[in-house]
Amino acid sequence: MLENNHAVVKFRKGDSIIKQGVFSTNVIFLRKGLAKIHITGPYREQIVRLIKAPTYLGLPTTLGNKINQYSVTAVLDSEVCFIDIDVFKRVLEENREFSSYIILELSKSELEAYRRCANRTQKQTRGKLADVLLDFSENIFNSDEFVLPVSQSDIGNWVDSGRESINRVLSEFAADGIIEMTGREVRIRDKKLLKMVSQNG
Amino acid sequence: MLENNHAVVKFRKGDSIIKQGVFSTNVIFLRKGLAKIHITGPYREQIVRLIKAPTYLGLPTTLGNKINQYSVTAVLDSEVCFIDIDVFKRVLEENREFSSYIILELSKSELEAYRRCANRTQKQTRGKLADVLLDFSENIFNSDEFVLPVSQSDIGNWVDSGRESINRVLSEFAADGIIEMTGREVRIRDKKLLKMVSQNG
DNA sequence: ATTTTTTTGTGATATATGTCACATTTTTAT
DNA sequence: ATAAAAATGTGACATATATCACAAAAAAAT
Repeated sequence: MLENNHAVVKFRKGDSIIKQGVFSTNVIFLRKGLAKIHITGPYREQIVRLIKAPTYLGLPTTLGNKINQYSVTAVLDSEVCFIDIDVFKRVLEENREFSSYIILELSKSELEAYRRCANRTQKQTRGKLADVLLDFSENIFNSDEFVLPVSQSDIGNWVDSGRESINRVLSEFAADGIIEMTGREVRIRDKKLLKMVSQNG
Repeated sequence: MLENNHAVVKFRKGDSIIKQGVFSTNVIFLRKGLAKIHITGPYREQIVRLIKAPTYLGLPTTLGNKINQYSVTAVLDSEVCFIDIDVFKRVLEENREFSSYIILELSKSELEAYRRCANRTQKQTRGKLADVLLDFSENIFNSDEFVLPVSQSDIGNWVDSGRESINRVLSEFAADGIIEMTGREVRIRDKKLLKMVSQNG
């Protein structure tokens, strides 16, 4: 049913997929690619998480309130399906397994949000940046070598540090032999040490 | 059905309702009272939110993973229903409205978590404390007069500031005539100003 | 190709807030 | 009632990191 009721759209990196404040009648399924979820804070736009395909986007928004509550922007070239909300809701009602799955996903997101919150508020820049690198390596790219998909400013914004601090710590990591960097290419050289930095300062 | 399959238990303030890391086979419904959700962070225990009745507790935990992923502690005397997970799941499957309701709740939580995150990382102590006071006044107690249900240390921990900073800013607010304080009793005197402080520094 | 915009690299400086220390008060337990 | 523990009030001080200010490099747009 969902197969028959969606349109596939491609987004280039940097393109806006969901815009906060805009009325929406679609659930969005991120089929391929990587995106950032960001929200308008009291002073600046803030990245709250990076999310990789496959996943649904904008569920909280769409199910609760037709106005998008946050923005989503492609960070890498991505492929997205637009699914009409009503169709989606019907499937949700008719398919128990599907609704269980969605409940599970939402539950996980909530837990993740709590954990992220505790991490981001307790650690300082070195630890937070280590987390980000480990996240890229272990969850997003599944490799010790990868190209940073976001700018240093974005990383700073995401983990609540200044762009400059991120830059400095990145150089520090390179100097300490934890990573190797060529432009935005990162190669993790000493994962053990990186994990230590993530845990301790 | 849920009516027939639950046990009501009373908790005194300070009592632990859910303990992180413990195996659990119950969904918990907070019937009356107020509780704090806290999670073990990298360095210390961190309060992630205050949650007031009526609400379900531990959904993300229970539905995803039988091990409690966070702790919940009563902040005021509370009344709680324990509902067997399997019963809960059956109701979830059989009652579409109920499952829609749960999905909606989870969605809201997620959004709230995002917003809180942006707020807490961008504002400084004055603004964050103003938020807390407004939250007590407008969401939790629905009154301009209330008794702080948590210690200053807890507030500090919750909004990611030191206990001492909270104390100082509280005195500052009192000196500025924004609030009046007698022990833990707070009376909001100038809500407009308080909102200004919440928005600006 | 050339220009414009966005990123990145790095130093100097300011500051909000954490941290320590200790006195006092309040609450809880015995 | 009394002792013990937790919470509060305040001063002094240290420090991680934000912020500003430029220069250089890279990427994007024309």
